[in-house]
Amino acid sequence: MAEPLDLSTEQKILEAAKKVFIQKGLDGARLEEIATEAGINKALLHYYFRSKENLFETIFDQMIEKIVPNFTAIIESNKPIEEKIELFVHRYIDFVGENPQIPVFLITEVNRNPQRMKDILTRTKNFAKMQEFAFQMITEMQVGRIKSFNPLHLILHIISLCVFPFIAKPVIQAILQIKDDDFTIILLQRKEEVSRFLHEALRP
Amino acid sequence: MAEPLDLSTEQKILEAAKKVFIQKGLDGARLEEIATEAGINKALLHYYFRSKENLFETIFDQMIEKIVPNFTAIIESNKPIEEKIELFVHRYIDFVGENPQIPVFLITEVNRNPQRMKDILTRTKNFAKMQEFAFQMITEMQVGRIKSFNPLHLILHIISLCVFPFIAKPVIQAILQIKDDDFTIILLQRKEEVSRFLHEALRP
DNA sequence: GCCATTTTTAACTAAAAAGTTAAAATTTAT
DNA sequence: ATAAATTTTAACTTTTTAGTTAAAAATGGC
Repeated sequence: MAEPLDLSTEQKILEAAKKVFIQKGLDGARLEEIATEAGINKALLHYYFRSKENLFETIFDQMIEKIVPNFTAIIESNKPIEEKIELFVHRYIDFVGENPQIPVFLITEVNRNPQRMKDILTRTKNFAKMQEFAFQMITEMQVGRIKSFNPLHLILHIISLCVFPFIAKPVIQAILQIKDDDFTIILLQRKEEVSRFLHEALRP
Repeated sequence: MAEPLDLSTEQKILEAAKKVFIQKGLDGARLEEIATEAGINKALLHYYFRSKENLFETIFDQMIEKIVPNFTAIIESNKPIEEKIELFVHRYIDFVGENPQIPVFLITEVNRNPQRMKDILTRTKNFAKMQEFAFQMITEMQVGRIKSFNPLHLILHIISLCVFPFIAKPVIQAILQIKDDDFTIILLQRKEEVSRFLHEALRP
């Protein structure tokens, strides 16, 4: 009798599925392609995961659980707000730079089915504690350490500056007629550019 | 003999197709659904447009041609850079607020097929003249009217701040547990919030 | 009323994809 | 070695969808 099966095959399937789902989306992905990408066949895919939907949910859940800690770790640390923001910017742009397709994927699929995201967050009970972050902002604004802004909007500003250029890469490239290599260089500069821009905006 | 056919039917189909393509994407959209949405049947769809791809391209092209003028009009006007930026922010957030699904749609489909975007821009020869905008930025930075930044990154900052929260709406809502109505209010505030934030960052 | 055009009806075909299965072959642990 | 687990092979069924068609019906201008 077996219980653990072979983890490495399951892993190969998950890697392949992730790649194909990210590239093609839930609707565009083909089980054949996932199987080929994993170096196996459709029958074995069925042996491990029973359906496309099942496979997709596994991938989606894993992705969410990989992202959330990026937020919480920094927010919960004991540092002044400007340092937290800079840390956040650096870590977040690093993460997005290493996984540039994840945000597009998430936004596309969550737009298509918002319930899925809500379900996962309720299931894992793994919320980013943004309220604490906002409270700290308000406190430091009142003391005059940073300029006063609506904290919720400030959070939106920060995330926007970090993520958007990665998401809109092909659109921006087409409009501005920038080649692949040049755009990669620009994206690498963003950590410093965004940090400095936020610093200037926040100086009291 | 006929030439003009009935414009209103063609229009009904285009409206329906736009709605369904935006909601479901190219892969997820069903011709049946588009026909039903337009209040007609599949055969008539085939009578007007010959294929799904053909219909999609028509929609896509129209969308691009609706967006581009938003950029060019402001950029080509004769105003100091800070005013242009404020105008841009206002008009752009207005546009995205009225058409909140267009950016997600574009980003999704262009990511899936970057060539399409390039083709259309070459075909329509309707480029946004961002270079002029960047040159004006540099000039005013040197004169000391606004703080110095890398102009390309500044453009990315501006677009990011305007568009991202609309694109990521369902993701952000799920993470921050904000209800639909509350988030709509937040988005309405962004015109002023982004304007002020940019003003603070740019003050010399 | 007649004609051209538009629209519906009601099929159908062809293709693609998901899901399923049984049996054989292979691998692995004991 | 052998028994259990994994993997392949090679089908097959079912479902879904795009694309097509022909004929009838409805519409609208002249």
